[in-house]
Amino acid sequence: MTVADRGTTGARATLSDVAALAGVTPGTASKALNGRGRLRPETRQRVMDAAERLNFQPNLLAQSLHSGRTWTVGLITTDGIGRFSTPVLLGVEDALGAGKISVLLCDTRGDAIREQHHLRTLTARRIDGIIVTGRRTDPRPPLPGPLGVPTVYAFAPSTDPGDISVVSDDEGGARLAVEHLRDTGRSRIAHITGPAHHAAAVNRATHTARALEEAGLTLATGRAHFGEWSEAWGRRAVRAVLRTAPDTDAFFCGNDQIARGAADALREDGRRVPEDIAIVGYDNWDTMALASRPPLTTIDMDLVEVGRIAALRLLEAIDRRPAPGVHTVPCRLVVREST
Amino acid sequence: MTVADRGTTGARATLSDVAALAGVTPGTASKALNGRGRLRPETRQRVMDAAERLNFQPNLLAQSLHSGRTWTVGLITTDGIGRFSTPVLLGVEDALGAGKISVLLCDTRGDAIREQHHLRTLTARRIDGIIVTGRRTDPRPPLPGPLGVPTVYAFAPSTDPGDISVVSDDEGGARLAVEHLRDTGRSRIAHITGPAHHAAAVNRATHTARALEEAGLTLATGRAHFGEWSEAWGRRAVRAVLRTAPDTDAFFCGNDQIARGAADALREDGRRVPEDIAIVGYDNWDTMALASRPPLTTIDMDLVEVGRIAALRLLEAIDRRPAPGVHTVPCRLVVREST
DNA sequence: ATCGTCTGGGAAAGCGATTGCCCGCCGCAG
DNA sequence: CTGCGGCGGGCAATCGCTTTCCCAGACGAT
Repeated sequence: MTVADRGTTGARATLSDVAALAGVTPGTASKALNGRGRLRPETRQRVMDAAERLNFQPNLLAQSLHSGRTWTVGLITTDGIGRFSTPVLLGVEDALGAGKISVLLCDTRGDAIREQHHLRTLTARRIDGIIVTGRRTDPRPPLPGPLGVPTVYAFAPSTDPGDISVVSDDEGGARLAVEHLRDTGRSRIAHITGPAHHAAAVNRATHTARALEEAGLTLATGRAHFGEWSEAWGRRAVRAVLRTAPDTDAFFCGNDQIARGAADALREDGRRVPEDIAIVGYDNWDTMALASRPPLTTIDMDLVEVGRIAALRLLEAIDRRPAPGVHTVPCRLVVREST
Repeated sequence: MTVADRGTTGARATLSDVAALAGVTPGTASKALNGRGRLRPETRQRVMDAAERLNFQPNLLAQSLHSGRTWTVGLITTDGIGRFSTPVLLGVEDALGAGKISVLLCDTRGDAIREQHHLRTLTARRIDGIIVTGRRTDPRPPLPGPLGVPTVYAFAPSTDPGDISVVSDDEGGARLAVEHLRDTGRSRIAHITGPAHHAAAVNRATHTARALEEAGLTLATGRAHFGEWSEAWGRRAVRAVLRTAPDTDAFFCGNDQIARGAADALREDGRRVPEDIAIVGYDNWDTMALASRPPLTTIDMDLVEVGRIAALRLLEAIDRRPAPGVHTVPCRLVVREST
């Protein structure tokens, strides 16, 4: 096989091969391809033609070794790759992939040992930055050790306010729901949500109560109902609430599963949604929100955007212009037939 | 800052730093750390202590440049990161992460241009191999061009039989379902499933019919019912089937959404599941199978295992021992209350 | 004819690690 | 006292690319 064949066979041509074919030295070839140095236009063209013929692709490893930048970021997820980390990941990939940056995926399965392991391999690879995401919105302890690598926490913020975190705006989401229900004429609103030890549940409940208060209203049952993030809980809670406050005219639910359960229970009990009672969910999880009868009006956290913003903040930090603190991404109200 | 401080500050120590601290040359230090060459034990120890003190981590880029192996594989998904590619991905990550191999994530969003783009950056990084996965089980055209990189197709096989593919055993899954229904005393079994232009739907339907035939039975309505992968279709189909074949005593559904729809429709129409009619789903998608009333007996494709096997096959191929052809991974029957 | 100025491109030193080869020194035998 | 083998470790090439520095020749000006 001659050097000239490499391009077509999959064997990789090096810069030296290109240079040889163009009749220059590797240094000159490098300049030609990168638009640096002072070269006669025809020389430059000759090199580019040679590169084309050999299907030359610069070895990114060699470039990185020299420049210190790898154009790689690590994405650490603490929960397998769940319903929440997936869109975040897509947003990250979208924002970074547009440049020449690639994403290394690391799943820690919530295990600190694994996290350590991945952290070591990531730093051995001299990655440019790290994005950490999780399954819940609860703040998490920052990555251990002075790793000297720019880091951004997405979805689940770091407990250290000096770190960079990007989260969804729970307060805004709750307000969006309450305002929408008021706009559609509801005033006796109940709130059922997940476990009281989940930040997402507590935050949304708190801000729901506050938003109602500011509008001169109170929760239909006087309090939020904490339980599980499940349809079964949604069904049970709806019935419990209606026993206590039969005139309830709307349910704002902490997620779409609860909301779907609520919708099912109401239908089975002969209540019409939304005519008698309106329902608003949270998450805009399509397989729940769309499959529900009726389809759910719900709050979309826009996690893709959370991922995108996290990626942008990371790029800034890599560029030595970090913006510490917690950045929030607004939610969107998605109106469907349940209101 | 002195060299001795680097370990604690995040600045990276190089092999030369370690060597200097240990009073040897870089070459010797390398041998000491890698257990090669002939060295006095105390020298070796001195180097290791120095490495420890400086928190030395070999630069993987430099190693790769030299060895030609990057310990990196690309994972190309054609569908965002959906319900099916996620477990595959986890299996891959699990099998590879155990070694020192990392996974570069590339989402093509089903776009050929993006695929090309990712392919170029992957080869520029001199990755060791590629795993391709998709959202559907339909065979897909192989990656374009002679890329000279070992490649394995997972879940969605390549149309080229010379490629390495790892898929779930649709035939086995269908047989498992039929056998289970027969074992529990059902004999008038209907099959409702997804679109007729999906390989998964057609394959499962074909093998369901065949398995019944071998047992001397036929489909309750004489044919499989193709529609959509949705709950709504499940509800509609159940009612249509029961109008045609009122004595149907079991539904085998092409996925869990259809099965859940079936369960809902039966309950709403006053039929008892499983007493009157049994239901078997497909996918073991927990949010559907567990939330259904009653929880669904279903076929689990064990996609994590598909991912793991794909990773192992890739390692073999990287090791120049490729095993071309389509490898199938058996399904598991998960029994719950719907049968 | 001599000098200074550009222009185009070569030479070589890295980046950080690995590895084959070679060499100095030791102890031992002849 | 000389020669030889082995042990311990240094030297330098290499992977592929970038970048600084420098030099040879062309050219215009004096």
